[in-house]
Amino acid sequence: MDNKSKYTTRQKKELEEYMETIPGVHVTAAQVRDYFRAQGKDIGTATIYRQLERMVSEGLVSKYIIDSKSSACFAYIGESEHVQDSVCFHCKCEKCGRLIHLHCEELETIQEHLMKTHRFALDPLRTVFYGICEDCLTKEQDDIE
Amino acid sequence: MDNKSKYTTRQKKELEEYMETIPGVHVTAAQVRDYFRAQGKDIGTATIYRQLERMVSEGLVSKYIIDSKSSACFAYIGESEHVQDSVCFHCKCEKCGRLIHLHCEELETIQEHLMKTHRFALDPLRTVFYGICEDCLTKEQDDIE
DNA sequence: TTGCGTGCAAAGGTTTTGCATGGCA
DNA sequence: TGCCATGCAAAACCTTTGCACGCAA
Repeated sequence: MDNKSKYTTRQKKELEEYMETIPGVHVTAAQVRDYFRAQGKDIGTATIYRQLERMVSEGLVSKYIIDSKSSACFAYIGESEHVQDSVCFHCKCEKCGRLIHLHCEELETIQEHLMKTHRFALDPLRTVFYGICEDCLTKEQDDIE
Repeated sequence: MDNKSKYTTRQKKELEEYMETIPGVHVTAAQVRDYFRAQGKDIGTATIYRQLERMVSEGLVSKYIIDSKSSACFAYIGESEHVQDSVCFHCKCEKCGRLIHLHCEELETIQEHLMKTHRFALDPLRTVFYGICEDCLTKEQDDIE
């Protein structure tokens, strides 16, 4: 897909509006399709994939791949984060699935480091840090104790 | 699969021996299959998946899922490398799809920072940095000029 | 001999693609 | 009207699974 949206179609509008209502929530393409199906507003699977992928490339949505058995997840992250001086990094908890947004200057130095030392232009909108969040770390400790 | 290996078969032995010879190198199941095929020592695809998955569960091998378009990668990490001092980070080029491995101390400080400041336990095995690699950056510049 | 591991082929599932049609500008 | 977006169905893939057979112990 060419990643440029020239026309405003019913499907594009409804998909964007839906994603905006659930910021930070991760959904699969199938879940999105079923959501609209339940409302009697069917949107073709191919269109859902194409539109979500477009939103990913525009930085409105993040894409997560948890494992090869399950399907990819998408989550709305919003336009406020397009601003250059406030890059947003995303952390995804592997335990509870929570999506954490970080505005952190120190993390921005990673970008510089990767660029200067490794000649790699990091794309923060696409990059997701996987790991375990604070709450789940605490729970793990409780389990051990 | 039950993840317990009771018998030592030709396939299991050859697979383990091969993976041990390429520590840190990422290979797909298909690449492994082709490697053995080229040697005239065919191993069935199912067996390769089953054995690799067993090694993953035993901690001998790591599994990486880069994106939903390409297949999963496996890399031998061995028993000695559970040690912290040789963490491997991954960069994936969004243009050419190349996967770059980085052993970088400065990147390891990210882990510490995320842990100390944000209480997030980064999992370097799962995290992939997306962006544009050196070669593709150069090509982009050429295109503009 | 026992029963685990293998290989084949088929299934299962997600995501992509070709092409005719529909709909926005 | 011109052309992009959609939807359908098929294709393309990767990975898993069922089952009979082979082989290690």
